[in-house]
Amino acid sequence: MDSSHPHHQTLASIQSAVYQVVKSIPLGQVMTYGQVAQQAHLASPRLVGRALHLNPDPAIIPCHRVVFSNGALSPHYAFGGQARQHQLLLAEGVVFKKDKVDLSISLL
DNA sequence: GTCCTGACGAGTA
DNA sequence: GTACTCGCCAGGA
Repeated sequence: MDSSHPHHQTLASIQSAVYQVVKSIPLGQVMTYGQVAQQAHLASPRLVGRALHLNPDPAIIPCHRVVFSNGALSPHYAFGGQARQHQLLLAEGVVFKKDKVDLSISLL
């Protein structure tokens, strides 16, 4: 096969890998987009964002537990917006400093 | 084929 | 601390 050419992953396979990782994040904890990308074997964290935007069921796949590398929340959370994501995390006991998650406490 | 767009991250000034 | 690049890579126009 053409091993010199990088694998072209389908969006479906990316979604599958990302959702599997995100479902493993415990309640009350968070992972960064970069961490999810690494565990899902994706080269770019942006693919994680793409997959999460297409989350078929946020009740099963807790995409609100994925945050920026500095603890900030994406302004593009697709199921109620940034404020909704903040609310969900607070309800789980995630600690915030200012408007960012305190990663020294809640980062998986 | 090219160009632009994203739920990002690391580096630099 | 902020602002600005650049790299990343699948999709869509």
